[in-house]
Amino acid sequence: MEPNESLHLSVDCVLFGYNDDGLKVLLINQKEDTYAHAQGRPMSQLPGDLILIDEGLEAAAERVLFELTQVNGVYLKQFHAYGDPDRVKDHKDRAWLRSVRTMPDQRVITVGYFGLVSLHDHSPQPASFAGGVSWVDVNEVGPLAFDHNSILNGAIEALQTQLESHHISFELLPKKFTLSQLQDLYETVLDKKFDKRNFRKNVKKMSHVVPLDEKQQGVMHKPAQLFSFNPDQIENA
Amino acid sequence: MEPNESLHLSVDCVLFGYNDDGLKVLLINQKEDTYAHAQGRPMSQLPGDLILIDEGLEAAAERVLFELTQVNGVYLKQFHAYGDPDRVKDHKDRAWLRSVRTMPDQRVITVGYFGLVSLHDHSPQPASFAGGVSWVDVNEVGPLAFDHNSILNGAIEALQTQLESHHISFELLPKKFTLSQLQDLYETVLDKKFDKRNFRKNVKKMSHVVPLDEKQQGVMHKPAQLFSFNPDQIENA
DNA sequence: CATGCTAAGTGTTGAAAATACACTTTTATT
DNA sequence: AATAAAAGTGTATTTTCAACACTTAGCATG
Repeated sequence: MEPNESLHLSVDCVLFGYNDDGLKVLLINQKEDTYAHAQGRPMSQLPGDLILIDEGLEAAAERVLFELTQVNGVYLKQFHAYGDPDRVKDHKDRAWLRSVRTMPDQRVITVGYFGLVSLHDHSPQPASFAGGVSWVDVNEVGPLAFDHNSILNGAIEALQTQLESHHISFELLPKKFTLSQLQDLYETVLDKKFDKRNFRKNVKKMSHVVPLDEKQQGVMHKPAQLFSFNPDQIENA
Repeated sequence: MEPNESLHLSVDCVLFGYNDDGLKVLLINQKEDTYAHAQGRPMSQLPGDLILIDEGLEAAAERVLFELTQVNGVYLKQFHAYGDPDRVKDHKDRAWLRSVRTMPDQRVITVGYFGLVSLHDHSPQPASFAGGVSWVDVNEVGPLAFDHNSILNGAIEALQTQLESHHISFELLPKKFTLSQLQDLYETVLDKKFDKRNFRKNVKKMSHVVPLDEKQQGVMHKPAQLFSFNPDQIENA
C-alpha cells in the first residue's frame, strides 16, 4: 500500500516565438559530448525539467523558462498533463537520461505549458549552458526526444483554440503593430487566409485594439497606421 | 540536486450524472469514525486517489472511478492539473489525511478528469466502502475538502465548453431520448434557455442525431418521438 | 520633379445564419 | 365528450458572414 514511492514530475515548456518570419518554437539540443549516445545523433527536445519539491507548477514553468532563455514575465498557460508510464522509456532516450539524471529509470509525468513571446523587439538570447538552443519554425520541427512531438502538437492546438477566444495575440506582437502584422499572425497560427477588408471590420469591433497617433516609418510604401493593445479593455474574459 | 524526492501524484474525478432532475456530481464523504477530526464535521470531497507506480493517468482515473462506482467504460477526459504546493496543507484537511495516508505530509499534485454518466437507465450504485457516497446537484455543492471546489469549477467549465464543440451530450442521456430531453440537457449544462423551434432546427443539422421509429410511452400527453445518437456519424472531430 | 513601385486603406452587395414569435396536434385522464 | 399537458411545426426580420477591386501615401529612381 505504498502506491507511488517515487514518481517524478516535470514541466515542459513550448515557448512560441513570433515575428514577420513566422511562428517559431524554442528547442534545445542534447549536447553530444555530455554522454555516449549509443547510436544516432543527439536529439532536440522541449525545454523542461523536474519541478522542485516546494514549487508550484506555474512557478516551475517560469523558472525553467528563465533558466533557459533569461526571459521573464512571458504569458504562460498550462494545457495538458502527459503521464504514459513508458513515455521516457524509449530506447532512443535512455542514453541521454542516464547522463543527466540521478534516477534515470524513474517514471516521469510532465505537465505541458505553452508560452508566448514576441521576437520583434527583443529576440531573447537563450542561455548557452543549456546546450544548443534555437528557434525552429513550427513547420520544420523534426523528431524530438520522448513524446515531445505530441506535446508540441498539443500546444499548437491549444494556441489555435485560444488565439480567437482569449485575447492573447498581443503577446506575440511588438507593442506597436500594424493591422497587416496582426492579420499575418492570425493567418500563420490558424493556417488559413483572411480577407483583408473583412478582417479589418472584425478588428474594429475589438475594443482592446486601439489606434495610435503614429505611423510606420522607414518603409518604401504607404506607411501603415500603428495600433496597440489596451489590456484594461479586454471585454468579458 | 535531488529536485523531487517524494512527490505524490493523484487523480481526482468529477463524475457528472444527469437525469430529468438535473446535473449531479458524485461526492464521497469522509467517514467520521475513521479518524478523530479535531473540530468541525467531516467534509465531502471528489473521488480521487494516488496513482499506482505503473499506471497511466487515464487508467488511474478509470480505476478510481470503478472502485467507487462499479461503473466501467464511462467517457473520461482530462481537463487540468492542480499543483499548488499547499493544496493539501490546509488545517481542515490534516486530520483526515493523517487517518488515510502513510505519508500525510507529502505534497500531492493532482490531475483532474471529468466523467459523464446517464442516470436515466441505470443509476450507478456507488460502492459503500468508500464511506458515504452521493449524487449532489451541482448547484447545491457546499464546501469541499482541499481545493476540490476549484477543481469542480474547472470541470464544469470544461464540460460547458466541450458540450457544444465535441459531441458528448449522448453520454449524459438515455440511449433513446426525446428532443425535449436533449434541450433540457443543454439548458441545464449551459445555464441558459433555448427557443424550442430554433433548437430543433439546429438538431436537424446534426447528422449524428437520428430519429427512431418509436414513440415515448406511458405519458399523459402527446408522446414524443424518440431519437438516438449514431456514433459512426460524428462529423469532423 | 515626374514616374513607378509597394503595400495601405476603404464599401457594397448577396447569401447564410440567428432570432423572435403562437397556434395546432396527440395522447391519457376524468 | 371535455380537459390537461407537452409535442410539434413555419415565417418574417435582423444580424452576421463572404466575396470582391480600386485608390492612396510615401519612397526610390532617373
